[in-house]
Amino acid sequence: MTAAPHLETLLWRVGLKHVAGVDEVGMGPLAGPVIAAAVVMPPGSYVDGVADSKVLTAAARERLAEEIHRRALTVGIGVVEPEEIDRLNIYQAGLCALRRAVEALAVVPEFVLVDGREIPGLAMPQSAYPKGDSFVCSIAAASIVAKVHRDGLMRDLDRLYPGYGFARHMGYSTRAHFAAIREYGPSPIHRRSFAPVRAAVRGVTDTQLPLAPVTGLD
DNA sequence: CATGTTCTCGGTATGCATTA
DNA sequence: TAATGCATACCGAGAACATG
Repeated sequence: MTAAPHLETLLWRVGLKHVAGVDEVGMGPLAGPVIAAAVVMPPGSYVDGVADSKVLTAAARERLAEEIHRRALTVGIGVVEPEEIDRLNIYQAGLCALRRAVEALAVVPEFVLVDGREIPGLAMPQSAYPKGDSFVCSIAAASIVAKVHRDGLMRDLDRLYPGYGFARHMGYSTRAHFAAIREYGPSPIHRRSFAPVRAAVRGVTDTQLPLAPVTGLD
C-alpha cells in the first residue's frame, strides 16, 4: 500500500497537528456490534507495515494494533450495539459508530480522514475516501484497531453465548452460523432486522427466504 | 506442514437511471 | 409518478490452491 504522497503529510505541512483517520468494521455480520476506530498520530509519524486490515493476517493485525496504540496521540472507539442497528438500519449505524469514535478521541481533531463516505453533522472539516483503508495511512491504522477490537469483543461474546461459533466467524454468515441460528434461535446479539435472522425467527429455512424484505416485524 | 493469496460466497443502504 | 434495477458504497469468512 503506502500511497506516494501521504495525505497526512500534506495536512501536517500546512500546520495541522491533530489529523484523525477513521474506519468502521462489522457492517456485514448477522450478529454483534458495529465498531469504529479513530486514530490521531503525531505529525510525521507512520507505523511501518500498516495496511488495510483485510490484507493482513490476524497475527500482523494484533502486533500493529499494539504499536498503533503505543504511538498514537489518541485513539477513540465507537460502538453501536445490535439493537441500535435494528433501530437505525445498518448504514446509519455505521455512520453513528464513526461519529462516536471521533467524539471519543482525547483531543478534538482539526481534520478527519474517513473511509467511504462523509460523516453527517461532524463539527470539523473532513474528507471521505472510498477504499481509503487501502491508501490512507491513518484510515488503515483505524481499520486495524477497529478490527482487532471487534474480534476481541466477539471472542468475549462467544463465551457469553456459546454454541454459535462467534469466536470463529465473528458473527458473519457461514453455514455453521446459519445452522446454529436455526437450532438455537437468535441470541440477544443477533441483528433481528437482517433477513437470515428474521427467517430463523419465523422458522423458515434460508431456501424459503422471501424475495422481498419483510417489513413490520419491529 | 504452515503460511499466504485468490476467489466465491454471505450481509445491507444509497442514489440515480430506467421502466411501467 | 412510483416502482424497479443496477452500480456504488461498506463489512468479512471460508475453501481451494500456491508457495516456501
